[in-house]
Amino acid sequence: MLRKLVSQAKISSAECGYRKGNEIFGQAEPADYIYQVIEGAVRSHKLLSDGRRQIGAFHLPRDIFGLENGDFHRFTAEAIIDTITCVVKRQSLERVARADPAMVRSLLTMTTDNLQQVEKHILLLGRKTSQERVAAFLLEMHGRLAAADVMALPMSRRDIADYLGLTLETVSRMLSEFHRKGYLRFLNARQIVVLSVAGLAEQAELDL
Amino acid sequence: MLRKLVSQAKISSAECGYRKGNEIFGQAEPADYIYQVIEGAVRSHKLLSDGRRQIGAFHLPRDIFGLENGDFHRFTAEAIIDTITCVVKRQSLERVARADPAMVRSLLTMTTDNLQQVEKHILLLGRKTSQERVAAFLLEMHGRLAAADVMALPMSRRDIADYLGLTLETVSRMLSEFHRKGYLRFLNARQIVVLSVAGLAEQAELDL
DNA sequence: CGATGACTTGAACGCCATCAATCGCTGTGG
DNA sequence: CCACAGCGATTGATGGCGTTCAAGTCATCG
Repeated sequence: MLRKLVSQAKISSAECGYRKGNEIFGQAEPADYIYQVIEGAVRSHKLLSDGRRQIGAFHLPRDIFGLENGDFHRFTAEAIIDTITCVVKRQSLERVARADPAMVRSLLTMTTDNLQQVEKHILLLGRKTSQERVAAFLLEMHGRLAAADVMALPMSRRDIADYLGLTLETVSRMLSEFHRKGYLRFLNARQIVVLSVAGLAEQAELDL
Repeated sequence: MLRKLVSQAKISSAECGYRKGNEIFGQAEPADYIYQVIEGAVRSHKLLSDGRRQIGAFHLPRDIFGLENGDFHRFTAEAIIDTITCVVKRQSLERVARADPAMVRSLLTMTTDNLQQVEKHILLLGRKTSQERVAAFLLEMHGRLAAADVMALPMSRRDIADYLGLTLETVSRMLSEFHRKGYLRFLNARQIVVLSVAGLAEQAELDL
């Protein structure tokens, strides 16, 4: 969408690559750029002073991130694997937005979509069991990156745990349980085939 | 802010009152109106099919709620106590927004502020202990409704628990603990004086 | 091969939930 | 005015889910 916006308006954009594990921007840094994942995967997280980490979102190809209202980023963003992003200067986007109402509307739409995701996640973190969380995660990823019906997860168990508010051991146990139940097949730890969406959906406890 | 928007643009608004406990709108209902609390208090929540509840936000006087991007509400909103709201037809707001870029920008600002709150809450729900959650809640409410230095909480212990992802018993225990430590004084269960913001802040485990 | 890092699995612990009893306030009726 | 029902809140006892601690497995790479 940013890509579309960028091409239709005259905003200068650049591609920028990041190596696995590298920081793209840090929490509370000035938000001078807006990003779109071209290839790879990114995690956005917050930290507590004692090291506890909460991942707010995973950004996969086509996702936009780093869009802030204030002048500072509210998350730290890191490349999970080698990643290429499209980068746009925030100022130039705002300059165009000042003249083009449709552009602002697009930004509003993206922000609201974002909000909707986050609100769904609040229900998960506040009220769902570990089983339900992991099942919901698998269904989410199944929908977002099931290329040729095999899910190639870019993130580690720890990343998943920090996204779901669990420990990596709990995530691992739940994955094993779903495997035992015949819902999943493992090519390896990160290459997973979902055999039964229905089975997972059953464990996920529907909302909305 | 909505009030300001409404007055400066020519949007018809109306006042609408709700009795304690009554629903203002339901999850998945058409989002035809946008609301601002004039007086009272509102809770927005999601439900799981087995009755588990997660409150996404409390809306106090001057807060806007029910602002959606899609056509349907993502939460159920209920009056916690007798409440008066200002109601605006969504269509008329959108009609104005189509012509007025500043209006869209205001909507974007409100949505992003909302997003920021929710992202902070995700860290709380995913990674904070019960002590930290309750301390954070008290500090939030202290900032939002400390009239004459006594906090008059409109919501029950259960509401607080469902906001913080805990049980009402745990919330009660933590409040008692803060009382024991001398951080709080109780006029009654819902009328609380914060004696030590510093003490609470210490327990709350700072983020951002 | 041996080392390293990611993941899995097992055992024990602890925080918060659950279950249960009691307190305290408010309103209602005898 | 007091008895008492009813609701919300507090407090205590117990239990369970997920964490923590600790091996053990597996894959990749020097």
